[in-house]
Amino acid sequence: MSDRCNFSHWLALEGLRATPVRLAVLEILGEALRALRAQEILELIRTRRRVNKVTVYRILEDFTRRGMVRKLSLEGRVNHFELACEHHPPHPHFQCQTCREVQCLEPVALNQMWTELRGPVGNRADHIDIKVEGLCHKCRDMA
Amino acid sequence: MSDRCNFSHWLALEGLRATPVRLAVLEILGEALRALRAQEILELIRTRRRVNKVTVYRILEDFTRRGMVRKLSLEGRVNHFELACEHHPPHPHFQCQTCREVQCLEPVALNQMWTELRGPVGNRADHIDIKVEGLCHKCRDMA
DNA sequence: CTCGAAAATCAACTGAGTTGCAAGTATATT
DNA sequence: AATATACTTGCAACTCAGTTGATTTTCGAG
Repeated sequence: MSDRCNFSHWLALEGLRATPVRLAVLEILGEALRALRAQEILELIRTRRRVNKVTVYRILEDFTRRGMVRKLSLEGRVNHFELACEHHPPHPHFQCQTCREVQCLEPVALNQMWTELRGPVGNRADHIDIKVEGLCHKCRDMA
Repeated sequence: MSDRCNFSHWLALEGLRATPVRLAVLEILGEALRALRAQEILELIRTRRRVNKVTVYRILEDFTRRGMVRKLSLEGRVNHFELACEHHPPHPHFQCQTCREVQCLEPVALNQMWTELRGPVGNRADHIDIKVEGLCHKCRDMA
């Protein structure tokens, strides 16, 4: 997953150049154990190289449009991102209401809910997003 | 639901004064068939009376903390709100990726998913939020 | 080499939501 | 009623993640 060659190949398949910033974004997301905020990604790339935030935002937006990463709309107008590859299938998330950190939960069987959730006839359902809110064990210990 | 007396009583129970702006927020949310953006609520109140946006934001934040309304974190950093009373139990939502409008879906049996979704031991799960993204019938017809 | 497209940069902007403080209004106390 | 107190609203300035447009740099094909 953190294999640079895979990412280069992936980018080639998308018709994108394997630039250092694109590779860094994919590597960082591939090594992350949780969904990352755009700013976290930016800061992590900046430990390696000088980069403008606009570049990272534009790359994340492009990857999202292509379905290479998933953008999570969580509490507090800060987007989180995670890699969307066969190793990271769609799954529910947990967000702590105190520290705002995001954890990945195990994928649950969504198929049986799918038809039930389809909603008003005529709507086309593309994606299902499940979020659990609460208090993580770290913040629970503090309180 | 759009009964002013109910809302006054509800506010009294919360130890809040039944001011015109608070009542207007509750009435508007009570009559809405879908979750509303803060700005929509603001504009609807302004058809009745002069009000500062800060007042509405503060009331919505206060109501959310008290559990009187639910704040939905959807796509784009704009919050949506809906009334949280016995007539509007928690339920999944559908959001159109094109027009961004939000529809309410039927509540599904969440209890069997609850334990499965609880996630890492030690986390306290307070709330589950299910969102379906796709294309609503209106936008589908246009395309 | 060099030309055109893709990629990155810069600075300035956007806009939903927030903050601090002043002014107004209701409720309680004397 | 008069005063004190707490609650509510308004105003203006601010925050900050994210965006836009124009310009410069880099890369790869011919």
